[in-house]
Amino acid sequence: MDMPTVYDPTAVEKKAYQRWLEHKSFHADPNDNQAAKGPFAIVIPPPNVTGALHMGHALNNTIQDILIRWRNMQGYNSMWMPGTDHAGIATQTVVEKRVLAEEGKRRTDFERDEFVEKIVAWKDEYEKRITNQLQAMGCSCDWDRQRFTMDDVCAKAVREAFFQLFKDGLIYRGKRLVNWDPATRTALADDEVEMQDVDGHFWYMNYPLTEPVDFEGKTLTHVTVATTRPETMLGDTAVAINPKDPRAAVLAGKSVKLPIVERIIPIVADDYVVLPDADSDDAKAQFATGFLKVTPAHDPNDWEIGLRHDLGIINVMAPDGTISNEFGWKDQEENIHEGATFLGMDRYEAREAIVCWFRDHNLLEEVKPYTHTVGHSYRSHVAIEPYLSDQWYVKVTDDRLAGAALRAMKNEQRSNSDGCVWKDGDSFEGQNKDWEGGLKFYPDRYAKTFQTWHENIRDWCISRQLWWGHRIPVWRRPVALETPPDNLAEMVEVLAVWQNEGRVAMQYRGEFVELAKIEKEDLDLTAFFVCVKDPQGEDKKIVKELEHWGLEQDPDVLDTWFSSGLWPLSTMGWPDDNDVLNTWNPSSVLCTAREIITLWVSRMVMFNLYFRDCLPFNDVFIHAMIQDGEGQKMSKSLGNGVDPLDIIHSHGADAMRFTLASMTTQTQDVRMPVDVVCPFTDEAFVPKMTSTKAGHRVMKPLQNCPSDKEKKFATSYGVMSGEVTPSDELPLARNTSSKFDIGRNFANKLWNASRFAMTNLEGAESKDISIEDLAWEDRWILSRLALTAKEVNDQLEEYKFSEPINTLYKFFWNDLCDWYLEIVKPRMRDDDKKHISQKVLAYILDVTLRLFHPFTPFITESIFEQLNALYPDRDIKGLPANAQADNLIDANWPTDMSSLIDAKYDSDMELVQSVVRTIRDIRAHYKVAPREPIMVSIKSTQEQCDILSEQASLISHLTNLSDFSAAMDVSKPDNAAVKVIGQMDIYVHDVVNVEEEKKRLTKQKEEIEKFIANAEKKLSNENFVSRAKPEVVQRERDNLEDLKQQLDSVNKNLTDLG
RNA sequence: GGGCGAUUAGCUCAGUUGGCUAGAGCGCUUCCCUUACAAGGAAGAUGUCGCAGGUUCGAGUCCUGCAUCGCCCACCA
Repeated sequence: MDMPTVYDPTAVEKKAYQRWLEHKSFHADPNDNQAAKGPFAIVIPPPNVTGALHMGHALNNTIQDILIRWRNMQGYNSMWMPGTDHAGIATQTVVEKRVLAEEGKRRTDFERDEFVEKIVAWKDEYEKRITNQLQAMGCSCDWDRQRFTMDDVCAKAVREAFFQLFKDGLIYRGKRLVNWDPATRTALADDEVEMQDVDGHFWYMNYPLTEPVDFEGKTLTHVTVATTRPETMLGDTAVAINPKDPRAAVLAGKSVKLPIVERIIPIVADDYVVLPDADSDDAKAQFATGFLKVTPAHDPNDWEIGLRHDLGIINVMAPDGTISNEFGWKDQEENIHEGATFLGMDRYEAREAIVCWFRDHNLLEEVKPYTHTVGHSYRSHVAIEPYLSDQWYVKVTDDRLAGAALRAMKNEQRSNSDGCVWKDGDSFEGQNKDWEGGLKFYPDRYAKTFQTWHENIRDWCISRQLWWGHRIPVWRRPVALETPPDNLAEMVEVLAVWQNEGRVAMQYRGEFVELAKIEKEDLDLTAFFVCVKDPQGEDKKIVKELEHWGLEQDPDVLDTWFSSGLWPLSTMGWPDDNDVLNTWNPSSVLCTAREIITLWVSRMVMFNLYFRDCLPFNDVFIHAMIQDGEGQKMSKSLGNGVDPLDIIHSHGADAMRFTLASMTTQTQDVRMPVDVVCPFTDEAFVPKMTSTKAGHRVMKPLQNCPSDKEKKFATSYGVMSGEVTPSDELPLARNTSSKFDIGRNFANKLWNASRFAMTNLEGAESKDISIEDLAWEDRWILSRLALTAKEVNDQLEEYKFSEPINTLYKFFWNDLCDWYLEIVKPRMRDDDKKHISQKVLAYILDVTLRLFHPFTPFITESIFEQLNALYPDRDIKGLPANAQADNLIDANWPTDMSSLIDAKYDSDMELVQSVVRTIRDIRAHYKVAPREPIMVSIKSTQEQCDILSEQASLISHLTNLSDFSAAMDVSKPDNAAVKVIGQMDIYVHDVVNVEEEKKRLTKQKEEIEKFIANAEKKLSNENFVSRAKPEVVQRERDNLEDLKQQLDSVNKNLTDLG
């Protein structure tokens, strides 16, 4: 046996992981007929290749690994699909930054392919790093199946999905306002927009009515609009008023003459407009005039209003944010009048100029200061410009997508909200698909997020103006041709053939093409879209032809979530029909954080239902978000992430997993203060207290972070004064947190308890024994173990993680180590009987290791290996048997032990424990050295005395007694200390100090009296007696009776003291 | 603005359908290097359960309001 006294994770972890890889323990075969319980699968939430993983990922993956290992041991054919996500814009951006920093070049200085190569290099680097991190954590992913959202397999699924949706009319091209960064001239994703509070103004501007209107006896000549963005007025195409506004009756349908450009625009009635109300809490109502200028090309809400009222769309800006009439300002043929003055001005220049113009023309009613939040580019930090452009959409509002997702929800988790458009007609009760009502969220509350999202869903814009991602497989003309190509007729005919063959799908002006009906000469190629099914493979020649005809592939790429949404399909080889897909899709559970319920979970559900007519997973477990010490979300962009490798370095992987599991309660946030920044490197000499047989303290090097106790000790020896020279190769500091001490302490305890067992098993002969041979304490610990195993299993079934780890921890530390191992020590020295306690110990250790394995795989695997080597046959006749296994990861989950649970052992043991604790307490109180034997006698009921007498030697051993007796008629020796526990009087002889004893007893007396008063108050309350549950009342009565007896006893003992 | 959550010991957190004389780990106090473990053992101290009301025989737990903090979604009148 080779077990150092201090557990060293580094030595164990690498070896164990290597062993698992060699044994192919992570690999699952879809045709595995050994797995009796059927398939179990998890697809990993693919981490972005933008950077290394942080503690949030560590938590996420620890949870998944626990589930996979547990189910695998239970006999499921379990498979954990690993992989990474290309994370479109985020990755492109980090690479752009790196290239700018390292080479001083911008993306646009490169060809597209050239730059994408640089991103691929980055991706390779981080994919490798992420894989290393996951392996260091112990993740039992099926690495043979590792995928990347842009690899060939996934790309095929993406193209197939796009083609099908396109063909089915669920993808369309439409206009949308994107988040435009005028400085870098790119569109940004919503999450790349930073909200900043800006001190701005409300400008109140008058727009003259084309003809005066009488209202309540007054003649109105103009309306006043309030805006924070006067410069966009050049693109106004309407003024809106709320239909409930009294003025709407006379004004709606009238028109105004827009100043400067003199455009005649209508006044429309729209609910969106806020009614003015000076007393309102709503800032908008306070500032509102009731009239809203409508600029569909420059404001998302105005865009919506424009759609509702069929308004014109006038874009008055160039991509660089200057006023321009070259990008959709189409009314210039009517003369833009004074608008020309502002052409070429920057948007802020134009703002001032236009305000001046209004002031000069007496049309500026008022200016009020106003603070509001404005989106800014996280890259250039300039204000985002909502900019009109053509984009691709998925029509998720279709019932086949969002409606299906809603129907998939577990019925009891779905609330009946009125706003749900899909509830019309048939109710959810009428289930006709087997996946309906199958999707369940843990904890429940997240079902609501999912439901609300789908009930209010808007079509999903899937195109991104990026270089990094899946190219959109659509060919079209970017710019209209001067004259139609002369071979157009030929093209249309050939396309018709391909369409019939199912190789292409076409849309023209938003409609499906019936080629025969198209007037070929009029075909506008810019509105003609050809989607190719497999452009990289089978349909290469089609692409060639299309390009020959002057069509080009859409330069945009797909939103990252499009490929992520296909993850459970693409990783398993969809669209090819295959065993992997048929075995593990639907997968069993998805583990993720709540922030991506809408972005990711929703899309996976919709896609899997649509493409495969089944759920991607049945359960969704939403775990906590890890925050730093200030309560901020841990994220890469904030730079507050802690690398799991740092924790593994300082505490070990099992310790990290242990702590993470114990933090996983139902709460939605957990804080992880980085309260120790460990200044030590691998070469550093950190003192470690340890003891030798000679009783001297020595210091030895330790690679880990010191505990607080060690630091205290080391400081007192002057070692921590910072004279340590850090190594050049290693980082100066590693972030870690004393939160993980509990895990490390646990690992060390498990290591040493096992070491104790091994010491006693080394060279032991394994004889056959049966349950009848077992001692009382053996039955007790087996009962405890059986109960623990049952609870752990039940808790895991409900996706509880802190509860099972705590249950196990308590069993292991409090029952097994604190009591059982101490009890069993003398038996290990008894040559006649030690083979029994050896075998029981081996059995218990075996089961304990199996139960801990999903949580702390490395250390348990290592100990299991040593246990196998020393003592392979651990079966006891009459006890549930567990199959031998070479590796714990492949071993079976403990067989049901419920038959061993017996509350009598527990209650008897509790009695023994209370006696032992009391004796120790008195010993400590009277400062009797632990080595000095003492005498104890106990007066109690016959029943209790019988139990105690049976365990006399055990009690004596645990408290170092020279003599012990328990009987009904024991009287108190004169100089004995006494403690009353329930019906027992415990006398510890020859230690008494009368004054001290009086103090102790008086204190106890006061306590009891307090409780009695409490109980009596309750019981004298008529209402309590009559209304509380009878068993509660009875319990209170029994309790009072006990207390009174105790009080009598205490009083008597006090009197005896004189 | 809409939604979700948190507030319990000095710190980080448990506390399941109301029955609580409110728990754990760390830290703190006292003693102990006893041959598994000082990353340990034995014993001990520590709480107006954010505030204010309400329901109830009974509230840390349920309801209402308030305060503070956090997250998600939406939003440049």
